[in-house]
Amino acid sequence: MGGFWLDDSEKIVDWLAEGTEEVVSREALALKLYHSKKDQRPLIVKLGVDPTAPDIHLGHTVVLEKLRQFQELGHRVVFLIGDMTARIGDPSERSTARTALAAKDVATFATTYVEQASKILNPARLFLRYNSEWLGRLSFDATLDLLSKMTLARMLERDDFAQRFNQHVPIHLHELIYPLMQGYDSVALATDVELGGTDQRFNIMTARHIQQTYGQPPEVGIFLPILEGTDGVRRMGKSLGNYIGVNEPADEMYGKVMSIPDALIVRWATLLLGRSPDAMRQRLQAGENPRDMKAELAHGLVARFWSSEAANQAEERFNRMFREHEVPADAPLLDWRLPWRGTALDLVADLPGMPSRSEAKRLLQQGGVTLNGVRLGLGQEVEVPLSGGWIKVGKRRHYRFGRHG
RNA sequence: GGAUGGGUGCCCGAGUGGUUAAAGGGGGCGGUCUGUAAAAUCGCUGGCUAGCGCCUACGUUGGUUCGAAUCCAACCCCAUCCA
Repeated sequence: MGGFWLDDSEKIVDWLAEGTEEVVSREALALKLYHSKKDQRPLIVKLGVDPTAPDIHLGHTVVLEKLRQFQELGHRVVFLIGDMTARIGDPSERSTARTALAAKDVATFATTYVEQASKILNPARLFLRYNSEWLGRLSFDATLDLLSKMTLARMLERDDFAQRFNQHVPIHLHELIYPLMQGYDSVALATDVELGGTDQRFNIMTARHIQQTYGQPPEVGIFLPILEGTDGVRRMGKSLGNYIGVNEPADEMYGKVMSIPDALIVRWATLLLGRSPDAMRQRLQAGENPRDMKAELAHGLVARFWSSEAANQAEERFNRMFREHEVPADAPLLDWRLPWRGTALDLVADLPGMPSRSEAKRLLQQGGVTLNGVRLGLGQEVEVPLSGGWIKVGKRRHYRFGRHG
C-alpha cells in the first residue's frame, strides 16, 4: 500500500477525516483526490438538504464545516435540495392531501438556507440543484428499472425500517423508495463524495450501490457525528424543540447554550468549536467550575456565528439577568398607554405571546409574575404608572413599559 | 376478499353508560433550591369566566339513552394472520 499515498494526499485525507465518525473509504477518497488534482477536475461533493426545515441549527453546522474544507480545497460543493423527496412527507397524517411544495416555497427555502449556510460556507462557490430536475422527469420505465436495483430484504436491513416493521408501525411503499431516490440523485450528479450524519449511513451506502449498478464509481461516504440537542439526550432537531438556530439572536443563542446539561460541554466544544476533548476533561477534573466552561462555550459560539462584540454583550446581559437577577436593558418595550390600570389578569393576558387567558391565570396563580419586583396575585388591581416599569413572566420573559424613544 | 385486535389530550397509555376535561408516565410550564444547568421537591398543563359555572374534546358521520370516550350502525384508517 506504500505507494498508494501520493504526494500530500495522506495529509489531506487526514485533515478531511478529522472529526468524522467514518469515511468509506479513505483509500477511495485519496484516489479521487489524486485524480482530481491530476485532471484538474474538482470533485463533486454532495449534501442532501430537506427543504421542509428552513432553519439551520448547530447540528447542521458540523456537516457544513466539513463541506467548507472541501470548498477550501477547490472542490465543487453541491446542495441537493430534495424538493421531490420532500413530498414523501409524514405518512402518518393520512387524509390530509400531501400537497407538493409550491415552486415558490422551495425557492424561498433555498434562499434562506443558503443565506444561513453562508455563516459557514462561501456562498459564491455553492451550487444548488433540485432533485425534481431529474426525478420529476423519470419515466415509469426508468422508475421500474431503478426499483429493480434493490430487494425488500436489503431495504429491511435499514434499522429504522426493521424496527418499524417489527413493532408493527406502518411503512408505506413510497417511504421504502426514499433511499433509492436519494441514490439516483447521486447518479444524476455523478457525485464523488457525499456527506451526512451517521443516520444517513444506509442512504449513502445505498447510493453507492445504485451508482455502481448505473456504471458509475461509488461515491465516498463521509459520516459525521450527530449533535445532541439542548436537552442533552436526543439529537438536535427542530421538531424536538431542542435546537439552536445559527440565525438566532446572540442573546438567545447564548442563553440556550447556557441551558445545556453540564455533561454536554465537552462534546459540544469538540464538535462545534474544534476544542480538544482531553484538554477540556482535564480542566473539569482539575475542579474548574463547569459553569465557567459553559460560558466560554456559549461565548465562543456566539462569536463564531455573530461576532465577538455580540458575544461580549450577550454574556454581559446574561450575567445581569441570571446572576444578578436584573432586567435586561433590551427587554421588549411595550408601548401601552400609561398609566395603565386594571387587574393583574388583564395585564398578563395582554402581554405579547400569551396563548390564552387561562394560561395567564395559571402563571399568576403559581406566582410566576412580578411587576417591578413585586409578585402579582390573580385578582389584584395593579397600576403601571406613567414612569413605566418592568414585568417578569416566568424565568426568562421580561418586558418593559414606557414610552418609545 | 376473510378472521382478529386497534384508532383517546403535545406524545405514550388507562378507561367499557353518569362520580371523566378523562388515571398513570413522558414532555412542557411555574414555585423553591442552585452555578445558568442537572438532581431534588411542590404545583400547573383545552377554552371562556373575578367566581358559581358554561362551552368544546376521546378516527368520521348518524343513532339509542334522561345521560355516551364508553352501547348500536355505516364509513375511513392502522396492525396481525389467512388468501
